[in-house]
Amino acid sequence: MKSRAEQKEKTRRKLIDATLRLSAERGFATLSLREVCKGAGITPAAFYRHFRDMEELGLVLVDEVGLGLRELLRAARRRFQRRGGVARGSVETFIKYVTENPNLFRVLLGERQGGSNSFQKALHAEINRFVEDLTVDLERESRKAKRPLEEAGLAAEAICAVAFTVGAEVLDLPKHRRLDLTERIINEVNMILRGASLGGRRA
Amino acid sequence: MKSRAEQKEKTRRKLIDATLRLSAERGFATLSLREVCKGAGITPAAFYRHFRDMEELGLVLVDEVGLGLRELLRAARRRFQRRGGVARGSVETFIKYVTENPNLFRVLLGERQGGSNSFQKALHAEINRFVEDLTVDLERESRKAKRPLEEAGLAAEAICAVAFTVGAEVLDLPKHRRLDLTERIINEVNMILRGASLGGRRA
DNA sequence: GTTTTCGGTATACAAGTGTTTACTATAAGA
DNA sequence: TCTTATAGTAAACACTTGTATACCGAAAAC
Repeated sequence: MKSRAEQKEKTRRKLIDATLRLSAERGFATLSLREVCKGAGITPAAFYRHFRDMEELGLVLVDEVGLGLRELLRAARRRFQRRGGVARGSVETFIKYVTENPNLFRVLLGERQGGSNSFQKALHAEINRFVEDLTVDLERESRKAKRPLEEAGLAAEAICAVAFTVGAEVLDLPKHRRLDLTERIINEVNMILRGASLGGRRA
Repeated sequence: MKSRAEQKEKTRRKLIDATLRLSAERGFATLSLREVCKGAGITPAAFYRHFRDMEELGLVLVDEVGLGLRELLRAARRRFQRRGGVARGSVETFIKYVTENPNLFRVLLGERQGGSNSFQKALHAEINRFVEDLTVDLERESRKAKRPLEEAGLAAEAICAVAFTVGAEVLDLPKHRRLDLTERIINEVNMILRGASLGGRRA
């Protein structure tokens, strides 16, 4: 019940969870190593048994949030694809995930700025993966439906921008207003899809 | 030449500029009061002659960036409105401003997260003002052109999301790739405008 | 010309920071 | 069973943090 590796993994998770919890309030960038340790109920020195520094912890966080959400969205799009409402299904899944993992999501959105440190580079890469996923899906579906989507990449980029930007607001909203926001995003996504579906005058 | 008020304003600007400069690298949230003072070449205690704390300084920064950019964009839209390319003119102006005031812009984008502190509230309000401005413009133009825009508000929100999200990338790009990015944003904005211009099946 | 006001410095403080070192308890390996 | 490896603690380090106090010099007010 307390195999060594098992126990280590447990306190590793305590560190990650504490970071998630704390970074929800003040943002990951402002967290101190000691603060996280206190939140996890651990001595500062023990931190180094798990991570080299806060930056390394940050990278793990990015992976965590990225993997989960991306897989979820893929599944959502597959499920809804052949029932018309690609947008509705994906957006609803997205919002659900965001509201269920607010802390994880805050990290993902929080510090995407400045090309400097590796944390932000990882974040950027993660977000780009969403765009690529969506691009592939949009191209596939548009071919199948014989409703050609011009510039699927542009559409995907725009859709992700809207989802992440407007979607972030859901975190600070009382529950009863979340549905409205979801509908708004769905409409905006559909708007982009319409705009993309008939080819613009300038390629 | 050194009237008191005059001199005070001068060091006030030194503080603001130092903050802008420093926050470009690591983000405003991680800046310490002392650090800013060192950057401005003054004593920590002198800081309090100008601002109560870093938060108050932050609010001033938000105002600064918001005012400048908003006015600029208004002018740009007025200028280009009756020449077809609303999108092109506005986006180009926007990108130009961003590349000319990278630090200011980084602050504007950097810490828009978490509804908690007043800094972020101010930032959010500032961005909303962009959306409102654009909404009004879109409605006016669509009425004039007899090409009704349905849900101008949604379109404006989506356009701002795209501009701010994708536009942020320009900061970390070498000069020769900036034009590409600008074109990409223009296309995406036009995409949204097309999607908005013919009324969707679901209102 | 004298006094007042005030933007600035110098200094001190308690508290928090990242990191290192020596040590302990106990699971894993022989 | 004895030894080794290791996840954890405790304590110390040099340093930075925000803030308060006393003070200085010169512009402003009288």
